[in-house]
Amino acid sequence: MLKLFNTLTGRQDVFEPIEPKHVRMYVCGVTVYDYCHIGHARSALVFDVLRRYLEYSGYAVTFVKNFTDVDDKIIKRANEQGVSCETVTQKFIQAYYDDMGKLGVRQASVEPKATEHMAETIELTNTLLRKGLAYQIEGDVYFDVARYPEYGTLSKRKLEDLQAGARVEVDERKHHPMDFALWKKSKPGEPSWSSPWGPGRPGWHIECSAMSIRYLGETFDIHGGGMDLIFPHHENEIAQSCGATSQHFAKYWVHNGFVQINKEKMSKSLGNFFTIREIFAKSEWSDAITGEILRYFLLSTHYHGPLDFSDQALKEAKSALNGFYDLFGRLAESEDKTIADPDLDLAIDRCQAGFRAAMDDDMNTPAAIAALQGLRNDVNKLVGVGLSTESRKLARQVFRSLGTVMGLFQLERWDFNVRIEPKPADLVGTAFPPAVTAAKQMTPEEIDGKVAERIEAKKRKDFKRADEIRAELKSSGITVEDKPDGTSRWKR
RNA sequence: GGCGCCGUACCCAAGUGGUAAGGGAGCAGUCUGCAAAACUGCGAUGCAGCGGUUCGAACCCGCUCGGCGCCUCCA
Repeated sequence: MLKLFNTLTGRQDVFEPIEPKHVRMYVCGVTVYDYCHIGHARSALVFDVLRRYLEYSGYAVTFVKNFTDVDDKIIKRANEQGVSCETVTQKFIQAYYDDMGKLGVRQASVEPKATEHMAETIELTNTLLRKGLAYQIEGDVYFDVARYPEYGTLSKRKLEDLQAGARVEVDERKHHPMDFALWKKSKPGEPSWSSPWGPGRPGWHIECSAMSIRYLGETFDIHGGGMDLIFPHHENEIAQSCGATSQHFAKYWVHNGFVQINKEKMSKSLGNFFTIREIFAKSEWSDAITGEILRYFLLSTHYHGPLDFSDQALKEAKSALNGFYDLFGRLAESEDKTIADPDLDLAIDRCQAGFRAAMDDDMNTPAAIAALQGLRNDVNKLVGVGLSTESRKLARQVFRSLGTVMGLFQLERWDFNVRIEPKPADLVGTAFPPAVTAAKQMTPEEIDGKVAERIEAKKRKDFKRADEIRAELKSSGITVEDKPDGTSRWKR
């Protein structure tokens, strides 16, 4: 029984979808005017995992995630670079897919763009005008917050409080300082669509109402996004949507916490952000491994709390994953002992129960990871006692299937995918300080040759030569492990 | 001024009334030609501080200290 912290009610609520076995969820995507940073990665990943867990739990999930592709910042960026808004948005939508793809974030069922839903946006605005919840001034249309008594329910704010703290210059024409634009008259050179109020473009909040209603209906299950969207974005979405439809909007509101640098929010203005592509470029590991490290790191803290990004945190995630992949390597070897096979079933049951309980508890990924660590420990012990080849495959399969929910443990081999090509000099030694310079990296074939040579040396009892080879490999970042049967395995 | 979050071992991090998960790092041991991995053991008499409620509190209440976020575009 899944429980989710619901911002709307301020507590954990038992999740019950409106339609049995079908979940409809909407998540606010990104405004495509720049590259995504780790904070965007966290948000995308949190809802990717929620979606995966709902599917794992047997629900069909209709997942809608939008692109905001008309916005002041996009216009500004386009003007700075002397290109069209489409050029900007296309570039960063592609970059989004590249980056999120490397992170293993699955695409949503529908990924609508604001610019492709003008008809719905205009219709919704019209409805709000007709119902007297909005007013028109010189080609602009504003939502009239004073006419919507429930305003502030989500963010637990009162209009009076907001007024007292308002720091922005207030447009004198507005009825109330908190009234927000549904439709903005376009200035010359700006993107523009014809409307009953003249040429213009939608306000920021209305697109999400229009697109969520379009694809999920007037009432749906889950609406998600970063904490910073609670006010004003989501508050305004509720006002517009409920105002227009007179129906409930989203039932559960889920918000993820921020990624921080040294306890401060990662943000453009502070200049303390890392883009996703920057992390991948600086990593000494292959994209597949780097992606898994980032996922492990981002999921090692509960989604609701803050998460501090650092080199050390990434290293710890890497070390923790090494333990799993070391075990997977042992499991890949054949054996016909069956002594511990019955115990394996017990260990698997325990892990699955723990995993499910953790995820049901407001998607507690750190506790879910702890359950997987528990199974790692159990299986390591059982392998020592003796597991059949079939049981070894089963154990690996359990890690793979539970790992699917979090996007972990899907790689065949952890160590064969190390990046060989050299990195640009200015990228070395930052996010992932390389243990070995690119020049000293060896190919798997070269390593296999060295390992074979060392085994020959060992057979001759030439331990001096064997140790030399081991040291040589070590300097290239290769660790050789001798097995009891005289053969060896290696890893990076 | 209003609203809200956080403070758990060297580091990261679960736990929100029943006597401190897990990971990383470290130390010791078993195993090993040596290593690595794995396993075993050690490690917070205490959960920012001070009071209070309770048979019992990291968890509830109050106050204090410290850090942060939102109220303006922001995942």
